Amino acid sequence: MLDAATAVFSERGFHAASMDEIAERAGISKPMVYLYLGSKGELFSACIRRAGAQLTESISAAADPELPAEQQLWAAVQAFFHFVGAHRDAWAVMFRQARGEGEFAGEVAGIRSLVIGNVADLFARAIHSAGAIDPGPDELQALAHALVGTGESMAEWLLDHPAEEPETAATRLMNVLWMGLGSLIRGEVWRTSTPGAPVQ
Amino acid sequence: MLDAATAVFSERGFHAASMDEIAERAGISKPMVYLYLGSKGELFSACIRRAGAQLTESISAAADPELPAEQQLWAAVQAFFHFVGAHRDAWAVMFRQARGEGEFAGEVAGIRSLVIGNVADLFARAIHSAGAIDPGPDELQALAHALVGTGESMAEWLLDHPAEEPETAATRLMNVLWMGLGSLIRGEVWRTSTPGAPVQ
Amino acid sequence: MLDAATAVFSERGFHAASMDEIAERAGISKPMVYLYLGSKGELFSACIRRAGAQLTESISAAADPELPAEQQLWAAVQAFFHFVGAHRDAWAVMFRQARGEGEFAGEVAGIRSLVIGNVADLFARAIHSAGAIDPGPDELQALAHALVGTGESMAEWLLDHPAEEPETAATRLMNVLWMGLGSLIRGEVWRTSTPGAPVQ
Amino acid sequence: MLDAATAVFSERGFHAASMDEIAERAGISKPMVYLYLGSKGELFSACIRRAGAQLTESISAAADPELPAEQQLWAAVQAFFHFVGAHRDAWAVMFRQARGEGEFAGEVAGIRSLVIGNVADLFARAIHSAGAIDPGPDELQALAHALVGTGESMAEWLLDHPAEEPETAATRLMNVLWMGLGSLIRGEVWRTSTPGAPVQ
DNA sequence: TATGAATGAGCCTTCATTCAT
DNA sequence: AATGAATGAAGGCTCATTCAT
Repeated sequence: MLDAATAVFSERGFHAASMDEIAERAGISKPMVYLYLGSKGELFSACIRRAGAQLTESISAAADPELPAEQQLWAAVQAFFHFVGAHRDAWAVMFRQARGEGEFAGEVAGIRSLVIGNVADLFARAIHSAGAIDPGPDELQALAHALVGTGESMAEWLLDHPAEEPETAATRLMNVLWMGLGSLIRGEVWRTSTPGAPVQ
Repeated sequence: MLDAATAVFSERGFHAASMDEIAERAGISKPMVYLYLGSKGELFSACIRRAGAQLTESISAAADPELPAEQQLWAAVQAFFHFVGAHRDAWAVMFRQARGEGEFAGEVAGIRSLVIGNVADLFARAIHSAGAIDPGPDELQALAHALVGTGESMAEWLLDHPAEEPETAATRLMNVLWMGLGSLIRGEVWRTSTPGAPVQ
Repeated sequence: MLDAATAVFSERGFHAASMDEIAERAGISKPMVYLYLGSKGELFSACIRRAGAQLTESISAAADPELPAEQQLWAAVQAFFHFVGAHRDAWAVMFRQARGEGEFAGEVAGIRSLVIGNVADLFARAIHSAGAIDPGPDELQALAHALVGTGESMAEWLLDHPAEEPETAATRLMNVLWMGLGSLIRGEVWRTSTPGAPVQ
Repeated sequence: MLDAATAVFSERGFHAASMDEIAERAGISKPMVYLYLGSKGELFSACIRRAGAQLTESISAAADPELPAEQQLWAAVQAFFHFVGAHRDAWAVMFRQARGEGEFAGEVAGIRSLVIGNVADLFARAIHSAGAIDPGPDELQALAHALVGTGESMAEWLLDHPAEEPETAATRLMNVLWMGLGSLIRGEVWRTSTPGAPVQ
């Protein structure tokens, strides 16, 4: 049932989606939808929460805590784009539809905070193992926010280019963010095997 | 009147916004709204187009074509965040509300393409003046897309932190994107005066 | 101004006609319409009354009281169809639009009664000069009613066949009503010169 | 439900009738009306079509094809006036309200054509069995049109005189049309038993 | 358990009508 | 004398939500 709801919400948005269509696409009757989920808002909320759980679990499952931080980041980024590619509807509900609905923006914000927090942790560990100066938690949060934001933006691009591989988007994200546009312009490219090392 | 409409649309979204509230907030009667703008859809579209025009003009006005590409980029990024800070409603309508409404997503996509195209040009010129290898137009588009996407994401962060200065967001964006996270982790920071130069 | 109103009312009907369109087609501004006529209802009523006056005057003017009753009838019928052909809008307002509007049906009924009364008088005189038995006023009214009704029906037919001459309709009406279908079936036809005389 | 709609439409006309009133008079809620009939236009159309079907069936059922044409005509005329007397609302919707509404006039015209066609057939057979000269199809159509038009006009008269018997109207119609006004003036009257025979 | 049937409430839109100029 | 600008009121239509079965 959540699948049907997610599909309809992603296509039409929260307000434009009708409970009739959701029930019909779920193959059950409308009173059943209300029996199980209570109301349209709760249904939408359930879709968001399920999508969020799936997303965070996908990412968590991908990153082996034993690996170096940068490797974990790379794995997480890959997992993220794979999730988006595999659950386009869920992604669209979360980041295209729920954002504009004030009542539900908070739920998405929560999920986002979780992911950002994890990313910030990875950054902290990367900085630590690089022996670099700790930029402070606010700065870390901002960096993580930037990475996640760029990821979201590239996820949208992925949705609009169904022919592209999630891998492509993942590589691009690492290139852009890890290397920086300045480095890229200078011809330096990020590589899986030797991340961070200038090439050519 | 567009101000009132933009305010209501940004708070409620397209569907949840009622023409009654828009008219009331504009201080006029509903038939006037229809007389001047035609319909709810046209009103929404007008809000989007005005916001887009304001945004693109702000950015264009900021970048002096005589300056080096990187300086232009910096100016454009600053202008962008100033715009977002100064026109929170307009920004929210464009990027929070219009994106989920299939019927209007195209208008926003058009504006976005414009901005991305301009950014891609700046990149091309930066690469050219750096004497670096031309990455090809597709790659350029993707880079520009990433920068714009990150900018949007940080704009959202700015909206949620009204106390922050647009300048802060602009600096952060340049840091993250131009320097790259890898460089940042190594303690290198982007500076206005000597952009791209490693700083210990 | 009444011309414009009549045109719009005939095309759209009373409710569907908008004062905006009437004013525009009249080439004046809406407040002027209200200044001169007071309200939509009064405007409609004025159209009806003017049309009724034109119709009754056309018919009255056609029938020379000196002529024999049947000749007067023939002249009146001709005048009627000429009026319908020449003032299609006015006719349509009276008999297509005003009839359904309970509030104005009475006005049309009044005009109709006038015409029917005149026709009944002609019948009475025709019967008198034929030396036939007087059928009583109720019967006379009913006969006149039938003639007028048939005329209206043929007027509608005339409106739907703009290529036909009013003369054709007039001849047909006399044939049908004066001779009777039974006589027509037997091959008897009404002729202008020798009305009422069996032919062939 | 169609009964309620027919009643309201007949009183107020298409535009002035409100779905609220129809629903209220039908004893159901407005959404039900929309569920079953779709829209105001479809509802109106359904009323027209049902009325038309009832009318044509009433007439068809009355005329025994074995009888002589004139007897069939007499039966059909009787059936017609009985229908009008028994379904005043339905009649009013068809011939008072629908005619002025351009969008629906076609539906009524179709029903009318059907009836006129049937009447024309009866005429043709009457002429054939009378051994008279065939007047050609155009002329037949015009004659049938006249009879139907007169019938409609007398139906209106019947509506305005609820005390009258449908039988009275039927007899009058046959008198007027079959005998002709000329014959009536000469004192000849149409009789059920010996139709067409002059009576002094 | 499951649903067909039903509705209260609300929204977009339009129109007859009137001021202020 | 004439009008551009403005509005109160109402109508068609839809939808989230709930009974009665």
